[in-house]
Amino acid sequence: MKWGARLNLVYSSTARPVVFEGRMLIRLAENLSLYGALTEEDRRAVGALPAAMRRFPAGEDIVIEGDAPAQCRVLISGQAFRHRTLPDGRRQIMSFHAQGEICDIEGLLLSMDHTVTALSPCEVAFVPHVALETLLEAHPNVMRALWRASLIDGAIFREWMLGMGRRTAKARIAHLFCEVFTRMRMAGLVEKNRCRFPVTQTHLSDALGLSVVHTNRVLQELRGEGLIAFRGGELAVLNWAGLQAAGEFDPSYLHLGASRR
Amino acid sequence: MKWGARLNLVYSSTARPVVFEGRMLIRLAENLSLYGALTEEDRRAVGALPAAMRRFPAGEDIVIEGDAPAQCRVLISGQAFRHRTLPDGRRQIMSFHAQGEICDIEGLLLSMDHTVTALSPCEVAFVPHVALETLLEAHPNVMRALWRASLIDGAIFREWMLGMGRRTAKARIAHLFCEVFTRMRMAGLVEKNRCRFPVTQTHLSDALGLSVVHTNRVLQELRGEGLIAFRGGELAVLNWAGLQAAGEFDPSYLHLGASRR
DNA sequence: CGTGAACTTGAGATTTCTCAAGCGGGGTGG
DNA sequence: CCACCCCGCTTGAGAAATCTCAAGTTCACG
Repeated sequence: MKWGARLNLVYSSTARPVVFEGRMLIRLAENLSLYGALTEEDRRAVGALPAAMRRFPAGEDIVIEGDAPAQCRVLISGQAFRHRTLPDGRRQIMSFHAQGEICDIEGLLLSMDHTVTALSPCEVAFVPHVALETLLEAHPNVMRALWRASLIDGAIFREWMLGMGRRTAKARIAHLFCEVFTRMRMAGLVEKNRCRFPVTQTHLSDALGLSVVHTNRVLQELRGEGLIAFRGGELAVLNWAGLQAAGEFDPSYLHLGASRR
Repeated sequence: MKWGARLNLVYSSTARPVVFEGRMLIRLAENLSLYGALTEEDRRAVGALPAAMRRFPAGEDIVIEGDAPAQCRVLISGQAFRHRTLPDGRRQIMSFHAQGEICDIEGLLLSMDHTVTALSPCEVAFVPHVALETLLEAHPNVMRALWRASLIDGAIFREWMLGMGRRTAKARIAHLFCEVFTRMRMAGLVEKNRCRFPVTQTHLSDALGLSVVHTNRVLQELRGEGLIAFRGGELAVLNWAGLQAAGEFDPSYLHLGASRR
């Protein structure tokens, strides 16, 4: 009740947070385990963090540029993306996120310099910063995992920079599909050769720095070459080797292996 | 002697590390203070980290993609840049760094996915990871400052992404100059309206995702409009308001204000 | 059955690139 | 001390990638 009431006040008059017993945050603990070794006790503590839940329909903003949030938002289900949109409408999408990820961890130490928006309907757990702070002090492994996750985010940004600066439209699109597919697989969200990726071609073009028209034509090429199928918010990889080659994709920048220490 | 000998072995047969008494690392402590509140004791501990020093001539690599370093490299003097270069020569520069910064902090938790190269002759202090790790455990403020610095790095990458995806060549160049100038001023490296920025036009184009030819022409425009002078490795801002407007530069993404907590 | 969002297609306009060549200054070997 | 050379800068001109504008199509949904 305590956190729920607080969130209700702080966040929005329309928010109807529901306190629940931390079951959901197991997802966060599992996700963090991918980034650094956690003890059973670390995971238990993460799972037991106080949290209030809120649903966001697709297209709704979860955090807005300029906010100085007092909670971390953990994606329990659904997908979201970060972006910055300039006054005249130009938009750059910076990253895509799936369940288990904290979509505004920067907000713990910085004010938000970008907006996070729901791509599909999302369940989001709000974890008060104070509670997280307390946990981090007692559980340095968790802090280290979060830091490492931030560093990997940075590595992904660098890879996107390389793409936008030095790769053709076709390679960029193929590369993005490879990345999304790989990360979704890591998160256990790939079935057979397909995964949910509910973006429009406009989203794609804004993520890649292209116009919609050009994105559309290149997409047709990729389909025509039998590399992918992409319809109805679902991505199917029909020829992984070919797609990887087209995108010059080398997953090492994702640092999927175990933590260095 | 201990660290010196170790570094000598680990690093390179041509390295001639010299142990010195931590005076230099004051620079690091000062730099970290920009990212998070440190106590006098925190700063003292950072300044007292064991370190071996090595000089790198301009153009020499300081850490190489694929390395799994056992030390952090702190830039004591000089400037460096991170980049990734593809087999066929395409290169993307990811960031520029000045004195006081750790140029391979990722290396503490990840293997290097990019190379760091000296832009001008550099003095680099090598701090063993084990020593830093020990310090971080005892000084959570320092860990928090480093984490926050990583997050700000990420914010800068996002801003570059926005530029490469959605800004014209002219705005991109102007924006980069604004950013460099602002960060150099924060580091106390601006005199009057000028600062050292020893990059060639090739460096600029690789940082911005442009061809050298086009970079050259746009640079002439900026000069022609009286916004900047850029020669001999030195950048002079002649019309800050104009440059800022041309680059759509808003420094909030640099998070120069105090830490949120 | 009407509507709007997302997707497609066509075609001309721009930005930016590539290739090619000339210039200029600093550094090096003779 | 001079000549030469290399790197970085500059310029010209045609080529390519990508963009913008404009309109038509499809499909899910009310």
